[in-house]
Amino acid sequence: MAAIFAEIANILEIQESNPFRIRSFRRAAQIIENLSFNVTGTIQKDPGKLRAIPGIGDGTLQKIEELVKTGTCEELEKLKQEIPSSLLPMLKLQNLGPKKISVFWKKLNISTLEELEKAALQQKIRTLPGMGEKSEAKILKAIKNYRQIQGRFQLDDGIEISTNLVNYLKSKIKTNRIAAAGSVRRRRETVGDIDILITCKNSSKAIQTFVQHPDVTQVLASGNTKASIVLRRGLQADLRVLEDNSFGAALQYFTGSKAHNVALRERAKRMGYKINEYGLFKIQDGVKIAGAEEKEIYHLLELSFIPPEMREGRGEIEQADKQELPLLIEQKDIKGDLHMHTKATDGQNSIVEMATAGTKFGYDYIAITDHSQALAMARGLNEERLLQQIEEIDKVSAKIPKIKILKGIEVDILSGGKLDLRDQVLSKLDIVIASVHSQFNLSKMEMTDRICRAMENQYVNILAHPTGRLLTRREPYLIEMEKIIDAALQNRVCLEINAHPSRLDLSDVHCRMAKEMGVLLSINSDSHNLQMLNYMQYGVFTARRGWLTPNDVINTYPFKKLCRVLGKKEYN
DNA sequence: GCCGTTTTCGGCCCGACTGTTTTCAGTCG
Repeated sequence: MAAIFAEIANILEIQESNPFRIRSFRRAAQIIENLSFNVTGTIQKDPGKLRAIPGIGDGTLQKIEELVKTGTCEELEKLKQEIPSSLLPMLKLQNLGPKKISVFWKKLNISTLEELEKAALQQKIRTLPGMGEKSEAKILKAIKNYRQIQGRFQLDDGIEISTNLVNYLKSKIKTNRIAAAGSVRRRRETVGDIDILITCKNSSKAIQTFVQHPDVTQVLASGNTKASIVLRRGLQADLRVLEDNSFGAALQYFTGSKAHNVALRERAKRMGYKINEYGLFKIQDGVKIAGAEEKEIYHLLELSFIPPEMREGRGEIEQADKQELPLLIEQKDIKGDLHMHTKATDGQNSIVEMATAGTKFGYDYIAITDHSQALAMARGLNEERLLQQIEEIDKVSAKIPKIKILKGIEVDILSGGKLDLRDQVLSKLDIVIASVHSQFNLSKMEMTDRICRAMENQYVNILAHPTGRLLTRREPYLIEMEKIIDAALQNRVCLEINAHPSRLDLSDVHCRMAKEMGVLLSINSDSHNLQMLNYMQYGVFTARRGWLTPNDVINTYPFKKLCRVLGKKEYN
């Protein structure tokens, strides 16, 4: 549904329709994408709930209703008749927007990427007003870049690359303050580019140093205060050079998201202020009243400080206005890790090694949860080997009393929702994690039923990585998340946030959905070796983006309380 | 298309960089 509204916006843009109407469609698309409830169900039960969201008006509501009822949208179908659909992908080319595309189409009858390339090669572009030789070269470059498109990167890569850039600049430039902003700071599951902010008296030296980084393959722009580069790995990075007294304002501005910033600037305007990357100004006399520190901006706008992870334009400003933001979970709240593998299956370390490492993280407990027999390629445990492992855990526990070691399993959900081990065996364990590792291409209904049935088993405590997605590599399998969450609630099953940076499943939006429906979560590293225990932080980031507090996450609980939840004696 | 402590009509977030101009339009974030 979000994609349909975005497509309407794109077509209207090429048609040079009213820009504010276009923005409204864009905004509607973004709102729908970020909703923490199911649109189809809500529009039938309680359309007022949607209409009450700022940015959703009568027109959008009507189109949503139409889409739910008929599956199509008359306006979009009409618009599609008016321009060739092959124009739309051209919007993705760098430095090419709706205006130019429209001109190419109308004046040179260009309607595909290939025709555009040909026209540039034949030097026809320069015949148009406002176009020259450089325009042609830029178009050809943009087409080349588009064809080797890199897409988005995992958060862990984004953090690594931005940290390296920050350290590189720190080592070469005299600076008071330097930080990575953007989606890296918001800890989004994937990042599209890197934004670095730096304060420096010698602005041109900072820019020069940046564009001369050894990994630069392309300089997209390089001005007095701003530069954009492409790094060897295909990731774009931007640098902004600032004065000390603007650093906080710039940090706010470039941390975004766009939706959050637009809402914040609208609020500022209503209050008689103007915000930009240099500070907060009074409109009346233009006097700057904040800029050095980010927290001043929120304070002067009469909002409680909004953590970067929440800045997605998902209602956080309204909550901050009422001083009712949730107190988000932090890494230090985590008291244990409930999902990890050992050498017995596809892990690389022993139980002793994992437990010892757990004590170094300051954990009170861990759970050993190796794979079950169906996962043959991981040498999954059958009943006999699982019983042996239980005995071994008892022995290790006696040796390392500092940490509680729960006996567990990550049991496969077979087709039809049956579990891979008998109840009789599962009953001997402290913790049972269920997950799907096979037959990914079932229909939405079949997959949902399969998972819901598995959760009905009385011994299942946690459903692991429910959508099976691998970020930037594998799409999630089709499931109806609302039904899964509801089944979890009915059966007192917790949902896992798999902290592996290529999974992060549940997603932030689904975390919030689960919380709102009253389901508990667990953040697990799914470690297959000692280093992977560090992944816990990414799970915490996602939980924070899903507005979770320690209370929503069972592995922040003291051991006794955790046991009551796992025994299904207590839930919420 | 959306919205209202100035408005049901008339506004709607803000600035940097580039290439083409000779004061600015288009694009981007």
